[in-house]
Amino acid sequence: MTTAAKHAPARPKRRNNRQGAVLDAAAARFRQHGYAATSMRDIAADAGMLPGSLYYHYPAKNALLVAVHEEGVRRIAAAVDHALAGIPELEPWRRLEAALAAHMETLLGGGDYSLVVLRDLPADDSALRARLVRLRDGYEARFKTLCRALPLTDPDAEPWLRMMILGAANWARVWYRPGGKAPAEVARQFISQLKGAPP
Amino acid sequence: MTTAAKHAPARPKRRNNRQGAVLDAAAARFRQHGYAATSMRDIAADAGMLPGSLYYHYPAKNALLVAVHEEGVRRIAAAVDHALAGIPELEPWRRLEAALAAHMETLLGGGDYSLVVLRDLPADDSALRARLVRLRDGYEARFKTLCRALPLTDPDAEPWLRMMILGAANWARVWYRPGGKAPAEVARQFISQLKGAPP
DNA sequence: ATATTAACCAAACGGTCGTTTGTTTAGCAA
DNA sequence: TTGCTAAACAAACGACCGTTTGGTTAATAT
Repeated sequence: MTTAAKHAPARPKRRNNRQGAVLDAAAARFRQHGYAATSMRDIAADAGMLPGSLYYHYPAKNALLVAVHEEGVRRIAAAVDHALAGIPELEPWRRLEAALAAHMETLLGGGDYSLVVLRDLPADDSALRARLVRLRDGYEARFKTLCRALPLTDPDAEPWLRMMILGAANWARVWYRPGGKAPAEVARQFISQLKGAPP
Repeated sequence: MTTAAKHAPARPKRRNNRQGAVLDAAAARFRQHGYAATSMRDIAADAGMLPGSLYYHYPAKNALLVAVHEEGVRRIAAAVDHALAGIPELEPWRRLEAALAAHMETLLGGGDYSLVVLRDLPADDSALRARLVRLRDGYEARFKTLCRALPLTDPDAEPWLRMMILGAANWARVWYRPGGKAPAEVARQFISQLKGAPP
């Protein structure tokens, strides 16, 4: 069930709140069919209400996309932060591997929200587009920090290494099938390819 | 040929043929806005004709998508094959690098067709989807061959290494900007990260 | 008990969608 | 010139789109 547990106003809501169901439905549809191919009627049907009722919770379709993106970034960021906080490990490669494992587990683990972040952004609304890109960049800054800490023989290699890691990880959604290796194992293999091969 | 061919199928077209313009317009729109967000009216306007006229050349919208995919795969495959044929080099890493450079140059070099192949496939038509996946898989088989030829210390690493390379390369379309390093240079850096660093 | 209002329904708005149908124009062969 | 046909136009079809509007229901605060 569901969605962002806001902690700021901390209002437990007076009554039945199906806003979460709406966002869940939107996330599922956006992930599976993409934003443009998803209609408000699809989302409404999945959420068990009529199309017009969606506008009580969200003012427009693209507001739903923003909300899903925000929640998706929030979730994957939380997973990575939690993984990094959970290890006493200080060895840079191990930290990067732990972060990548959390990243890929979140993406490939079946959740809809974070996968929407990887989909193509709407090209017609540049303001919206910029907003979503900023969201994702804020998250990916973590990997910049992690990669900078690596003991590389060539420091100039860091950006390329980082692009490779994130690119390979994000592209995994194209070929990964739930039956295969665990996402964490994939992450381990990816990191292993880049470390050279010290015993 | 002595006898008259009644109606030769391979006719070089008798007259002004704007079918190419239609396909170009479709490729450009599909790349920039995606399949679902592109209307037949958009394509028609770009091609300089009315919406209904498109149906003289292609029977349906998804036929246009298939045609663009086929041409996109054909082009990138031709680029890679040409690059491989053009080098007398037999060293496996160098061959892989040359192939990847051609791959990325085609993708990032501004052509619309091949980039469409990397976009998300329509989820509602599974037959169409399978057809497009088969097309792409046929192309990517080249990299399987190239990676198998690598002198790896651990032969089991080959699939992961291949997934990393193609994933990183394909994801480059998300962050690559025409002003930056040449695609071939990016390819070189990617390969360099994976070779370890034997002098 | 009453007033309030969160949450939804019911029905439509104008616009756009992919596609079809019938008609017209222009280059070639006879 | 006449006939053929490739290649387009012109106009519409029903379906669906995102969104709006006004009314209904039921839980809560007073």
